[in-house]
Amino acid sequence: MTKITISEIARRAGVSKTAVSFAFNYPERLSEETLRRILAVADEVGYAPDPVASNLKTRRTGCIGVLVPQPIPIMTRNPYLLTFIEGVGEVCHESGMSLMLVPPLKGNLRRAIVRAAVDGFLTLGLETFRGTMVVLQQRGVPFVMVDSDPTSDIPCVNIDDEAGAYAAMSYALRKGHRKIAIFGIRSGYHGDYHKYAGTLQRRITGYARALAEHGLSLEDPAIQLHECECDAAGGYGGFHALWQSRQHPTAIVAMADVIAIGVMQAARELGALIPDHLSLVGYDDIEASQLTCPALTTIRQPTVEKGRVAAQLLLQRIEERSLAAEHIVLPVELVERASFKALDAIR
Amino acid sequence: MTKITISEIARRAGVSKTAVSFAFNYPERLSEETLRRILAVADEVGYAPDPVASNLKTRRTGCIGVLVPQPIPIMTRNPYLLTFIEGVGEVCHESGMSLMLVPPLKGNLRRAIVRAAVDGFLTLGLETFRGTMVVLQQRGVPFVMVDSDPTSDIPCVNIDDEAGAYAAMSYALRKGHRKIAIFGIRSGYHGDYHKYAGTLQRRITGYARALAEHGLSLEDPAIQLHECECDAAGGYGGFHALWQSRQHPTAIVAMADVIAIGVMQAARELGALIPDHLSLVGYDDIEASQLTCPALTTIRQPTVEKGRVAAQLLLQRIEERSLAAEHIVLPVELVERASFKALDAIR
DNA sequence: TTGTAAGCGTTATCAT
DNA sequence: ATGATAACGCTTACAA
Repeated sequence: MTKITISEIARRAGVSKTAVSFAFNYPERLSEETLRRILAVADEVGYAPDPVASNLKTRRTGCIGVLVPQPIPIMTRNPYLLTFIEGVGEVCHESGMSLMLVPPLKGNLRRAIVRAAVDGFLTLGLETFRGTMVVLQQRGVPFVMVDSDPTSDIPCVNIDDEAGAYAAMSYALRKGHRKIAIFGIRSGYHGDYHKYAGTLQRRITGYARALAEHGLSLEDPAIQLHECECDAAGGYGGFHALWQSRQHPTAIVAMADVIAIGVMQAARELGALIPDHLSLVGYDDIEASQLTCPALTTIRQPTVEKGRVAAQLLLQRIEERSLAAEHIVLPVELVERASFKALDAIR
Repeated sequence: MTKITISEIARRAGVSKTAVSFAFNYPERLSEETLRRILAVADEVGYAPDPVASNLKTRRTGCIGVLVPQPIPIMTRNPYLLTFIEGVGEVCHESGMSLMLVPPLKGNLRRAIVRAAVDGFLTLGLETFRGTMVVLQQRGVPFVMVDSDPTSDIPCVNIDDEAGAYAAMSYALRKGHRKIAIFGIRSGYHGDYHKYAGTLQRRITGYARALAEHGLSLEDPAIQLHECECDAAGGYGGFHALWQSRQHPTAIVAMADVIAIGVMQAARELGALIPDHLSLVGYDDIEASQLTCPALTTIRQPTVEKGRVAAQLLLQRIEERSLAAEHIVLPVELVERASFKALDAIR
């Protein structure tokens, strides 16, 4: 059974290809009689225009790509991303677009970019100095960066990472803690934070600023930075490693709630009571953070809004309604819950 | 600036279009010298083959579509789906495919199906008697159904819904509960469970079977069925409504963990202590269910595996390695945690 | 209101 | 090893 095409429908209905095309795209241009006949034939044989051919001709796919830096099965382990996609999805829903997840193809993001049939990209945590930026420019479709370093010509949506990190660390210090472990997101630089860029860099800067205000620094032996995979297993493994060492911090500042949740699970197993033996503050405020015991103190970021804003910006570019390279920074906020206690409330 | 095409590269490199195409698709067929020159020119001007044109010619998109029955921003409110996608993502990752979320287009799933440029679909919770099935058949790409009623010619992946529901209800009854509320997933039939199909129907059957073994039925006034939206807000709102009425059940059997989590939040607000005043059992075993206080007793389904199996089946069909309409049923298992207590342990 | 015909940018067949 | 040329299935000026 060979594929039925527009020509076949035209032949059977005794009209031209144009008429058949009109029947699907501009039905009002056809006489009722003709329209009805064409649709009847199409319906009978189950014809619908081939979307790929249509995409080629119209130069539109009706799909936006979300460029995720990691394979899908890894990315899905951080619910933060699902929430981001919720925001993107709102805009897709309103504008009738669909959404494609574009992970690296055989470890290669570039191949994925050139092969993805989309009208534009949203990039997540892309490091701007990498070649990926260039590939995206060459690819010729608009894109909006999220969680990156803003550049002059590309729209960019961020949260105030530095302020959030400052708020978390400053809170820990004000509560009297001086032995603090930072559970960071794996960077690829093995803890060499001087090489950080983008989100990680801004957060480290925020931590450092808060520490400096208390006469401390990231180099201080009482302040430890542990990088871990950005999922619960990462925090879980990281805490196991930490607790085996001699150095027990009194507080942990995590760069992601999923990591903090992994820490909680490990802490429970190892008999470290939160918040009595150990205080914990996360970052993101994912839904699950309200559910943990104790509920997780964290830095809330407006994740849905971030997705919505980024998608709107992208859509404007796709529809050429705007070419402005806006740089948007969304606010964050400390949410006090039960996982963090003042040091002197314990001693 | 006009778009650069393969012809332009061919002209600049002084070769034919064929050679340029080979440079990207079969580099080994070209002499080193020619290959190098073509790639150099392409690199210089930032050319890469247009994916849509390539898709049209090869009749392949390298993308599989996940047909979600609801708009993306609604679907994302159930983490179960993210976990399912994790499984699908594993297969995508191995096979170099990407993944497209295909929600209804302007409320219309049919339009979404005919417009999506994908090599195949995974359908989620599709009701087989609906026209959607026919549209999918006509669309001409393979598809695999998940959480539906198996039909003779289409591969289908399910969990043992009936056994899971039976296990949950039977557990509640064995624990001595007789006033039980079922928090079901919104069906579109306003609680008229005789009209249920697919997953919902099988679950209701399981509940009914357990009830029957204890001389009860779904018609019994002590057994109430409440349908709610399948997210935390649904369970939250549903419990508020329930608790206002005179009829306070001693146990709640929920069809989804997200619903159960919403119930927990509402119960806390209304002073109904779980499990002392009220026992609760969910369905799915999402990650968050280990985190709640108390941890949620639930029916675990192998969600990641479900995604993986379904995607593998689809891939086999896409690559024409198999045409078998396999019907796979994955097992479920009761996970006892802290949210459920025997009635006499309380009284 | 409908038809003719020229692309869209590739890949694939068949030559040379 | 490379080139000419015909598809792939559709949309869209322009013409009638």
